[in-house]
Amino acid sequence: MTRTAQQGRRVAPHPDPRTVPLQQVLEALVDPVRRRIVRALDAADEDLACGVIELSVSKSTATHHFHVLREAGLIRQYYVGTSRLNALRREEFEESFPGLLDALIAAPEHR
Amino acid sequence: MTRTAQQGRRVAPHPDPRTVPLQQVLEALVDPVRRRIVRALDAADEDLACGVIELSVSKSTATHHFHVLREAGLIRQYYVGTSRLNALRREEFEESFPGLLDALIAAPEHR
DNA sequence: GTCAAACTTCGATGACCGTCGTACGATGGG
DNA sequence: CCCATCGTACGACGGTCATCGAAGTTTGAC
Repeated sequence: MTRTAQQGRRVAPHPDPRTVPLQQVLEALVDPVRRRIVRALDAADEDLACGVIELSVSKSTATHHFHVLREAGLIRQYYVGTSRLNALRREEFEESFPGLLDALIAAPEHR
Repeated sequence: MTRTAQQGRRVAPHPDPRTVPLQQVLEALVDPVRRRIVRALDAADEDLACGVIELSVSKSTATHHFHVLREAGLIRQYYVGTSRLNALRREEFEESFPGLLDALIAAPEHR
C-alpha cells in the first residue's frame, strides 16, 4: 500500500449540499457547539484545523461535531499532515439554501 | 368572576421576540411538525385555529408544539370562542432575526 | 525506528424531548 | 341545563443524541 493510497483512505465522503434535506441542515445547526465552529470558520480568512477552534468539549466530541457538519454539507474537510483542515462551503450551501447561512451568522446568539 | 376575566385567565404569555435567544428559536424550528405549522401560517391569508392544520400527531402533542412556537416568539395566540387562533409574528421576528424566517420558508424540505 | 501530535473509533452513559392517553376546563348552541 | 367541540395539563415512556474516556491510527520530526 503506497503512501498516497493511505492518504486516500482517510478521505471522508462529502455529500452534495443540494442532496441534503433541510431537516439534516437544521439538526446540524441547532447545536451551539456546531454553530461556534461555523462562526469560527466564517470569521477566519483561512481554513482552520479542528484543534485551533476553542470548543470546551473533548476531542472525541469535537470529532463528532465536525462529522455532523460535513454530512450536512456545511463544511469541507481535508488532511494536511496530522491536521485536518476545515472550510465553510459557503457558495455551494448558498446555492442550496439561499440566505440561510447569512441569516444565521448575522443572528446574535444572545442579547 | 366575570366572563371577560375568565377569558383573561386563558391568555398565555407572549415573550418579546427580541429577548428570545437564537438557541431557542432554532430548537423551535428544528422540529418538522413545527415547521409545518409555520409554513401553514405563512401560506394562509388569515389566522388559523390549531385544529385546521393537518399535523398527523395527537391533540396533546399539537398543543405542545404551538406552545413551543409561542415561547420562541414565532407565533401569537388568542382565543375566539372555543378555538385558539394562531398568527405568525412576521415583522417582529424579522426585526429580531433578519432574513431567517424568509430563508427557512423559502428553503425546500426535500429534493 | 521512536516518539509526540492530531484526530478517530468505539462503547457506554445520561439527559432531553417528542409522543401519547386520559382527565380536565372553557365556550357556545340547542 | 346538557352536551359537543376545542384545546390544555399531567405523567409516563421511548428513542435519540451529546458527551466522555480509552485505545487505535496516521503523520512528521528527530
